[in-house]
Amino acid sequence: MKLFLLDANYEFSKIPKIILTCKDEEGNTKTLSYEEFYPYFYVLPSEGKENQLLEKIKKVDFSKAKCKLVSLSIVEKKIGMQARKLIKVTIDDPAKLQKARDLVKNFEEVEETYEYSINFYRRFLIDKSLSPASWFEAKIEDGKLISFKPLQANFLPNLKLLAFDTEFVEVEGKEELIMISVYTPTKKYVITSYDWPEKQEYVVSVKSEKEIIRKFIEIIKKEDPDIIFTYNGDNFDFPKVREKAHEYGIKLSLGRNGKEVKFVRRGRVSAARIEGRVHIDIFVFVSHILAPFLKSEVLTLDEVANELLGEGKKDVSYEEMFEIWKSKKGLEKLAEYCLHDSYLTYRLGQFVLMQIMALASLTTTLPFDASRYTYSQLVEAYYMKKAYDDGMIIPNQPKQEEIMKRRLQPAYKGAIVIEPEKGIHSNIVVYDFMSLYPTIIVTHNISPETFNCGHEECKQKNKVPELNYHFCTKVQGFIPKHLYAIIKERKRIKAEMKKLSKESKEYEILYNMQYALKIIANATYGYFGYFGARWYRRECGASAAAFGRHYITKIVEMAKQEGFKVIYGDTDSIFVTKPGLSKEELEKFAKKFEEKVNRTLPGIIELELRGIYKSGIFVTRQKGEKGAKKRYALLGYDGKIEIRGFETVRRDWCQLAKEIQRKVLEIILSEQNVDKALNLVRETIEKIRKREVSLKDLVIYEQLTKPISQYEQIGPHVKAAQKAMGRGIPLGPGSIIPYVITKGKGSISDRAEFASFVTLEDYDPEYYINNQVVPAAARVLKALGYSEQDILSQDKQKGLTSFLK
DNA sequence: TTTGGTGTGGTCTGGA
DNA sequence: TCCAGACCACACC
Repeated sequence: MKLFLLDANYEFSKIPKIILTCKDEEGNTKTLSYEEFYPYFYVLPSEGKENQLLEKIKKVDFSKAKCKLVSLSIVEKKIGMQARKLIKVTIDDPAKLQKARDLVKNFEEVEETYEYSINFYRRFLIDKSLSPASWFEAKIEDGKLISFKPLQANFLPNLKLLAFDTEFVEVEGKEELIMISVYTPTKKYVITSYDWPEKQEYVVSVKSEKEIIRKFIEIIKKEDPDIIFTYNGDNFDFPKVREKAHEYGIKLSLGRNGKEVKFVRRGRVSAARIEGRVHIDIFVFVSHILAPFLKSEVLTLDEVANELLGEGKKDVSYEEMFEIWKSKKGLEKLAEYCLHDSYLTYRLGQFVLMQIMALASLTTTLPFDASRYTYSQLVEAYYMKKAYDDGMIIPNQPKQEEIMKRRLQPAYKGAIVIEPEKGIHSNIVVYDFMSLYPTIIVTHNISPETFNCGHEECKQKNKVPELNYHFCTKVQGFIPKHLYAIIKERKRIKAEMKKLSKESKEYEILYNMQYALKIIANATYGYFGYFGARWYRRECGASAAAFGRHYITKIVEMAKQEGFKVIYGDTDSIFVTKPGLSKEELEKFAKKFEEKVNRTLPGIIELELRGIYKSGIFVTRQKGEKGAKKRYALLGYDGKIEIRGFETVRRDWCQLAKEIQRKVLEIILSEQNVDKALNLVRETIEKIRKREVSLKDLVIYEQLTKPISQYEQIGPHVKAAQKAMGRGIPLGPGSIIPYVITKGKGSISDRAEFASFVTLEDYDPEYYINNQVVPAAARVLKALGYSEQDILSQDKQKGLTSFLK
């Protein structure tokens, strides 16, 4: 029977039992169990002490750890490059693995213990090569999985998806659950504790809060979804609803087996797990994985849905909601709004589901886990599985003390950024290395165990530039081996994609597969230097960076030799010009240079011609006359402008200043009309003075990165947050604080107010002119020789205008 | 618990 | 009151 693995778990009564939730090809749910698998850990004996230690462990009273010893064996495994004999200790109860390990770890013959903190179901998936979110051919007897083998298949089974959302309102100092909306493609519900005649057909009116929860449980059971999407369900909807349920003595039994929602602690945060179904909290996935690619200022459902789906929330504020509920007038609007949230959550769920499935399948983790992992966890999960397959011991996670030590290490030297030639340039050729760090790691065999291998030969053949390090050339390293596999697989998939229509389902699946591969490949370099990493080795990160500097420097030299003028470069890219050539000539010339360079680059390192731009602007730094790095704008031949680093792309500048700066850049690059730009800025200044601007364009967003008490310096956003908290708004580390600078006395911080408490009358025009709009515009105009004064002074402007005309 | 280093710029703070 | 340096956030790659 062909099955698709969705979720896994285990039970323990006398023996451990793995429970697998699967879907078959018809979309039926199959719950299987597997019984011949036991938890274990490894003990590394000091050299030659294997048998001595084995005898000692035999005599250990494992009942002290409330478990039984199942078996002991001596196995050979690789630790780094070395083959070592280890004792495999197998016990019966997965929950007691750490306790059992504690009973033996302090024996004098023990050098180290390994693999004692791996989730039991993860252990099972890894050891049996059973990948979640993938198909396998299964032999089943009596609901028990007897044997199976993985299948290659690029499609998803028919999954029942559902999203829900809750609404709470504070009544007399107590939070009241007033609505739960549920969205599926075929059925919509809004459950609420009030009845009114004009209600929509999807509104289910019940008598009380308690009944809302009852009805909700009933609906989930009836709809029987495979996947439940929420937006912030881990930290809001599920904990809140469960708390309410418990108040009324109801169990929040949403699991397929009737089990209650469980909260799995993972460090500081917890995740809501529903057995037999996959709860995906989209907010967690977005904030961990998608956020770096989003422009959204805040990761609210509204903003994220807007950016990813082009569809925003219905505009109902909390105050409005409160009013409607209190007065019971306009409840249809409230119901519609609530349902719309579920709808958006559902749509976002559709959007991210394939990505999550691809990541889960690639890293052999459950969709539940993969959707909550950070970059480092995904990378680590991928290599953990590969380590098992290679007969390697999985390195331990660093202990608290080790983490502290690692964090205190000073930063190593990173990439080169070339100081730009300020001003406007035309016909700019941009080259960049394709996945520079991953290809360096593979080409130079950079891995923790190949580091400084000791072979004289490798010291010569594979020395790291500038550093007294080298990497082995005789044995392929663990990380390079699997990183290379990722790069090759991604290339293969991309080639495959070209044969397909972009609208096809298969294309979408392949797209998500290559995206998952890209995530793992790109995060591997940073992972080497991450303090929490199992495969931690700063020298590997430092070496990859050193090779990177070496190659970019080499390309710069070659470009100069070729007659190019190098105007900018950052890490893996160079921007060059060659005056006096037509566009066509330049294209040809640029292409030839790319080919020439690639003939000299070793291994899989490759330079790519990213494109030729019509023009581009580089500005000066605020202090001094130097060209500013990481801030530029390019105008393509298609008329599109790419803006990097400028205030326009930063969230800690108000929308108005950003918009004006963008327009100034556009005018300067596309029309070369300084005059028009100056006028635009001046008109805007007038509007600010006359309060003819929208308040939301004046809001500045900044994140609280730590508890308020830990701030040494109280900046505007901290002050605004303090004041807002005084008014009962819950804020903490991670919160993004929207604030407006108001007029009055004191420092800027003193005058920063939480945005929702500010009206149009309150804002300080002078601040927005002098500290927002003018500096943002001047940043661009200064590169052309205009100062803030030129912008502000009317007289000079007039003269200038007539002169230019 | 947060993949890494490089870089810009605003605001605060405390000493001259 | 002025200013340098520290702190802080956010961008680039």
